[in-house]
Amino acid sequence: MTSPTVLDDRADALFGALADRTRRDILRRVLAGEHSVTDLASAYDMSFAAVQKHVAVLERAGLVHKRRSGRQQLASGDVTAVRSVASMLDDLEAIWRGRIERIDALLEQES
Amino acid sequence: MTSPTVLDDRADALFGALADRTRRDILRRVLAGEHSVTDLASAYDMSFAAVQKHVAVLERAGLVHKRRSGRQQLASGDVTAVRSVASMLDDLEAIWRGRIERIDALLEQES
DNA sequence: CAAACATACAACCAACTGGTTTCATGTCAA
DNA sequence: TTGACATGAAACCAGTTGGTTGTATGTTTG
Repeated sequence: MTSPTVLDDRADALFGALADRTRRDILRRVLAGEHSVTDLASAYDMSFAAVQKHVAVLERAGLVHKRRSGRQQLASGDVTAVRSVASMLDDLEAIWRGRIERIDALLEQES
Repeated sequence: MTSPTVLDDRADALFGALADRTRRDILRRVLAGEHSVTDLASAYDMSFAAVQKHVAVLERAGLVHKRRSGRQQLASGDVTAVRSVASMLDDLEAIWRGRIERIDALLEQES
């Protein structure tokens, strides 16, 4: 079994990567279609290196993958990683639902 | 209309709050039921002040709300905030779906 | 009222983050 | 093969974060 800290590392990386508006914007673009790093960089008012680092953060989190095409690196978004984040939120929602059920059971008992 | 940077601020706060394992754990506990800050703090190997700051971060992001009960502050998780994060991920998924549809249309055209 | 308890807040510190500039490497095209 | 282009990576800096300790404030209880 994968130890909980490894899962936590993954969750840290995923939420951390999403906790920056530039990275969320990059992710939107590469989910819509492949883009080279220079292509992406041209869209933002910051250095190429800064954008390249953002892409690297997204890649380390598994939200983006790159494939080489000539001298370009084409990045595209990984929707399964997005879904894995959604499933973590579903788990939270399930915990909450359990609480509500327990409350309902109590109210039932009282009446 | 709410300007995009305000929405981005909110998204930054939400993802940022979730990007820490201690805070995710606190959130799980308070989604399952109300807990005082000291109660929460007793569960972790760090100072009370550290845990109190984590709760404050969650509260600023709107993931947790507190109500006073005597000398205690009872924190509980806000499932609607969790859902608002899930809906951001749904938006990402929708962007991706659009890309796939465009690809399918192209393939259709070719055949 | 006094003592104990629950919380909040401030000051401080080390580590991390998001940006910069500069340099190195790899690939294409003339 | 040389020059231009695309990327990666290092060194650096300011601001933020996650932790600490200490102090102040409000609330309950004896």
